[in-house]
Amino acid sequence: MASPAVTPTGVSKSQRAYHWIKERIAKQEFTPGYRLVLGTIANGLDMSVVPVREAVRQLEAEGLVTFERNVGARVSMVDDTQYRHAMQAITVVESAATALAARHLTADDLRRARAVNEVMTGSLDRFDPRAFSALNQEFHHILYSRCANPRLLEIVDAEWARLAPMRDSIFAFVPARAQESVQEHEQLLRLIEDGAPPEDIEQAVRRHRTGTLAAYLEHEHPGEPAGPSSL
Amino acid sequence: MASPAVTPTGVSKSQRAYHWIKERIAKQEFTPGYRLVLGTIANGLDMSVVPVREAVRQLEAEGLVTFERNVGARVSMVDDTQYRHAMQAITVVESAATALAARHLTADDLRRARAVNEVMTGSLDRFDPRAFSALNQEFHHILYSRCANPRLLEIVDAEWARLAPMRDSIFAFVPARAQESVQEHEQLLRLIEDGAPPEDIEQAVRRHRTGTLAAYLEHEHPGEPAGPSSL
DNA sequence: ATGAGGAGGATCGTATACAATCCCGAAGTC
DNA sequence: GACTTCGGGATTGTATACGATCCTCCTCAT
Repeated sequence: MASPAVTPTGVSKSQRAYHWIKERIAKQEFTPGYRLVLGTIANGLDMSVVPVREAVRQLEAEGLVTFERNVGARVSMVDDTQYRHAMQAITVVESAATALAARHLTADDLRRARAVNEVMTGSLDRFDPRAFSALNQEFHHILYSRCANPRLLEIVDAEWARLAPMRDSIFAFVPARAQESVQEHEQLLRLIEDGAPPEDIEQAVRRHRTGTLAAYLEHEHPGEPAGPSSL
Repeated sequence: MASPAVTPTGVSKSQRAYHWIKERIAKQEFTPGYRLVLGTIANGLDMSVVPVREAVRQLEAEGLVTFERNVGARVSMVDDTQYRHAMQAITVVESAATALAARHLTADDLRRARAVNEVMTGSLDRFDPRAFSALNQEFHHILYSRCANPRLLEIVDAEWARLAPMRDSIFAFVPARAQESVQEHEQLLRLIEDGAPPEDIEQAVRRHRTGTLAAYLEHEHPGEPAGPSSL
């Protein structure tokens, strides 16, 4: 078995195509509405269109791209309404995951989370919304990723992937929210360190996320009542 | 355009294959572990293997089938652990959806839900686990389906689809839980009718589902402590 | 009897080929 | 000038073909 073989070893071409496209979307090189032409992608990846089609179908099932018969695939657009709904879903699931993860967090996890939050605090002066959003994401990820229920993690991660196009711009819309955010993060860390009951932790995360969402909505639709979406 | 065309009109073949397979899985004609042979399915549906492959890939992305390179696809197995995790995820999301749906429920919705629950109550004598589980599903579906957040609904429905193989057998394992279940349903209806706050409704649904899950777990692993999964 | 090895068949993975469909612009008509 | 009609090109949808891989079972040596 000395022959490493030219390429067929390892992953299938459809998998390569799948990850390649997904990464481009995540990195926002393919922005919403971007047209995914099978032939072009196939050429770029040096394969036929068949594996690319499969990859696109998988991405469609995940909601990252939308497909229209006889027309083709494009990177999914996320409008205001979808964004709101997805954020609400994330809030529900991530809060639960964080609550379940709390007692599995190590001292080092908490240290890292606090370090991230301190970087965020320090960056409030020269405020860079993209960087801040990324750190925010990292902070929360540390806190929920120890959740023993992989299914919840998958749901949260999948949902964030769908929102990748907008993810970085939340705090660009409502920079004022950043200040509150880091404070709430610190409170959350204290809560976890004190071994607060899961219900309290879940509540805290929910309020935190809901607060950010409310700030965003207030910016998008000024004057409208918050509505009964509060849970 | 008077020509109805032989078949090419309407949906694509991959869509046909997708729905065909999905329906079989839902109806449990394809049980977990069932081998999905592309060529065979393609023959049965009178098409080539290419659309079938795409369909399978989509189903894989939804978690309904598992795929192994160069080996093929089979209907996903759900072991105990996965079942527990999925049920917990459902509990979290469905409870939130039910709470959000509560104030949108019409008098007719409540009437229908109560009717279903009364059929369930009446069926407690000649207990048929499958029928009972189906009614249980219907009852809860009525209560959460008015949720204004379609994303939450999609998550719940997708999760239930994944559990289709086991769904019908829950109450077969723990028939004793059926009695409690219908009582809790009635309490839940009262809560909604009284316009209870969303938090209370969410809590009630959570406890209800958690109770059923706990009963199941107690049956599967007698004597083990419930664990900190309570939320 | 038992385990290593290999031949054969079944099935998957991908390329290529071609028909079906759609999109867009140009020509024609009122 | 605005609306309809009709190509032509681009792109998708599916079929067919064939090499690659895996699984089964059979053979054979120990």
